[in-house]
Parts: sequence; structure tokens; C-alpha cells
Amino acid sequence: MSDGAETTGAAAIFRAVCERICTLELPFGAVLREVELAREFGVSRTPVRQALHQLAAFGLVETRNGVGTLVTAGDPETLADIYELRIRLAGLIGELATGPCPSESADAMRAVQARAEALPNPPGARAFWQVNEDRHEIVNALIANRELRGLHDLYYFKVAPFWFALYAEAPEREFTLLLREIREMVFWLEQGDMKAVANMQENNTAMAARRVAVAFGQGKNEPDIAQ
Amino acid sequence: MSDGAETTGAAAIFRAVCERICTLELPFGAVLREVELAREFGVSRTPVRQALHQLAAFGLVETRNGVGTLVTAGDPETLADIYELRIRLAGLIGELATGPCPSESADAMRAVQARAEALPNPPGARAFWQVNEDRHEIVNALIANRELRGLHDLYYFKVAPFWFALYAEAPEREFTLLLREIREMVFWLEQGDMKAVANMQENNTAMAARRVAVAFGQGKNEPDIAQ
DNA sequence: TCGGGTTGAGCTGTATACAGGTTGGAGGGT
DNA sequence: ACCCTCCAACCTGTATACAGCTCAACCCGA
Repeated sequence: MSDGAETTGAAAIFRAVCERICTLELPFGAVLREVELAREFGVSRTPVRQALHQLAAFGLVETRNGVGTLVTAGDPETLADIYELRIRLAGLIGELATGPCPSESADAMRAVQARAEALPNPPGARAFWQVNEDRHEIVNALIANRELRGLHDLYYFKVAPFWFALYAEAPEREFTLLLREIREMVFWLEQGDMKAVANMQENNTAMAARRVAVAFGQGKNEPDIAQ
Repeated sequence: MSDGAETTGAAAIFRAVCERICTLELPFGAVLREVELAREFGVSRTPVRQALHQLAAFGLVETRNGVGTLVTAGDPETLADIYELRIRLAGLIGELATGPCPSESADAMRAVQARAEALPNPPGARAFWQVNEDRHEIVNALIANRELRGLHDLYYFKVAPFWFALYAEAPEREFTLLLREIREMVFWLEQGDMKAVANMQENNTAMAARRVAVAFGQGKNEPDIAQ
């Protein structure tokens, strides 16, 4: 998450495990054992447990007594709920915007674009992930309402594993789409139009939701969402 | 929160402390000591720490090394952000509604209304709190999108302390407003109109936000929000 | 061979001991 | 009288020991 460097070591473990889940290094259903993580990070179980409990509170994992901590699979229905809400949250970015976005954001996004354009297609999983992470950070930082910013960040990580699974399925297609999104984002950031940025975010989130729904079996009774 | 009865004892402590914060039994800036809570609940520090860390993750408290766990005061700016978002979340309830609300909700709300009407004006703090808690539970259960339901619940508890402070200021006025809200809610629940229920919720949240802004010093550069 | 009861390894939940950090106040110098 | 320094009490952060739970493999009888 976009938390600043925290004092306690639990935050570092939180971020590390969160990233592993988002990059599917820990796939759905994977079991996390506290002693293993403790050994890996060179600490005792106590900070590890803190991190895992926080991940559980955010719904990314589920810990069962006597078994371990499982990476939450997320049934299609829940996935649909999450994406539905995330789309609306993106819309709120524009509604709650207070002013134009600063030019530094456009600069930062241009830098990301330059780095991305230099990559081969498809890039490696790590590079792909990092580009999207940077894009997210820039957009997220623009959100004026602090609470909404936190929520937008949280739900980014909630859907990240599914979105990343799309990359594993069709790397070239996903990288092309990501590049297109970044180029468009640079354009609107240069315009300073926060509302347009939010609309872009909403559009791309909705599009990603459709692709994810196709890949993971769309939930509920809305088969037409898959186009 | 509206979590079902959990297995671990930490959840019970979480709810208890949360309620104390919401009812201002623990005012802003109050310090929570782990050993005290541990003694009170008859457990060790471990489950207490779990509960406090979860409260910290939700932003209700802030724990500082060597000092203790402080109830987060929430500056006016943050308060404005929280209410702004909560109003929008209420709006989303209607947008993400899938069907009419069940008749049991109307029955339940009628029961709450009956209990409330039987109370003196102003009622005791405990009774006032309980009535609002019940009202919230009924409305919250109607939210179709599970993620939005969780968020609506969370932000209810985030603003609860401020709203409850209004009661302490003007008990009769707040109870009259609450009664009015419940009566209206019964009406629209009987109609089964989920969108109307959401609009009601949005209106009442916005109205509460204005009263809170007046009481706690409105933040930002929107003095007209105070009417 | 198959089914059921049992056992045991391994995991999380809880309790406790120790290390590190903060704060308020006592005490001495100016 | 005032201010700076130092310290001791206290609180959280961390590590470790123990209790309770789960599940799968195993053993034994039909």
C-alpha cells in the first residue's frame, strides 16, 4: 500500500506479503505459515501475526485455527461486488475533486510512460507489475479526499491479483492496454483536468472488470456485462 | 460492527472498545492501556493488542510506542473528508441496489419505531444509542453489494462519535430528528423502494454532516456548508 | 479389502518474560 | 527563581513457552 515507511516491522511484512498475493506469487488458496514467514523475515511470530491479521481485516487472506492463513480465493459473486464498487469509487474521484491536478503528476506519468515504452512486449512479470504500480501511485496521490484515497488504494490491491492473472493469460494484450491507458492518462494530466482523469480511471476499471469477468466466470445474473 | 459472533475473543474486545469510543465513554484523546483492558476482559495483552491494532487500522485509535493507544481526535479537515465520503457511499446504496427491499425490514424498523416512540424525550444516552444502532443495522443489511455494506458499516462507526456528541449537546433536538428519520424510513421501507431508502439515508447523513460541521468547526474553505 | 476410530505432527490462539522507548518529575547548577 | 540534566516508572514492541484445534495418515477389526 502507499503507506509511508513505518516504524514497526509488521508493516514491511504486510507490504511484502501483499505484493506476493497481488503478483500471484502466492496464488489463491496458498497457505501461509507464520513460522516460515517469521524465519524468512528474521523476526518472531508476533509481528508476522500482526501483518497477517491486518491482511485478514482487509479481506486478502483468511486465517483458520489449526490450519494456517489462506489467500482468499474470492468467489465470482464477491469479485463482481468488488469491481462494481471500485468502478463507483473511481467515479467519486472526479465528483470529490477540488481543483486541477498539479503538473508534477503529468511529469511523473510521462516518466512512467517512457520507461514502459522502452520495455519489450510483453515485458517480464515484475516490470509489468512495477509499471502498473507506479501508474496507480500517481493517480492515487491525486485524490483530494483522504478517505477516498485510502479506499481507492485498498481496492486496487483487492483486485490486483485478478487483474494480474489477466497478464498471465495474455501478456501482450494486457501490456498494450496498459500502455494505451498510460498515454491517455498523460494527455489528460497535461490538461490538468481532474474530472477527465477520474473518468479515464472509471472507464479502464470497468473495462478491466469485463475482462476479469470473462476470465473468472462472471457472477450473478448479468451475463451481458461480459460484452 | 455487524460482524457475527466470532470465535476469537479479540473480536469481542474490538466491539466493546469500539462502542465505548462511539458513545464517547472514551472521549477523543483518551488513552487505552493494554494491561488495563487485559485485566478487565480477563485475558492477556495478546488479544487486546489484536483488537487495538484492528481499531488502529480502521483509524479509530492511534497507538504510540511507550505512550499508549489514543482515541483519534480527527481534525476538522479529516472529519469533513469522512462525512463527504459517507454521503457519497449512501448515494451508492441506491445506485447499486438490485431489487426492492424485503418486507421484514419494514417490520423490523416499525418495531424500532415503536420502541423509540415509547421513550421519553430526551431518552437516556444508552437508549438513544441503541435505537440508532438498530436503525443502522436494518438499513445496512439492505445493501446488496457486500463490499459497500462493509464500508457503510465502517464509516458509520467512524462518524458515530461526532454524531453522538451532538446528542450530548442537544438531546431533545437529536432525538426528535432521529424519530423523524425512523418514521420516514418506515414509510419508504413499506413502499419497498430501495432507491428512496438510499436517498433518505443520503439526506440524513448530509444533514448530520452540517450539524457536526457547526459543532466541531467546519474544515476547509466551505463555510457555507454550515448553512 | 474396506470402513471407522485413533493418534500424532503441525498449525494457530494465548499467556508470559524481556527489550526498547517515552515522559514527567526530582535534583542540582546558574 | 529558573532551566537544564538525568532518572525511574510505565507503556508498547518483540520473543518465547504453552494450550487448543485440525487434519491426514495409520492401524485394526469386520
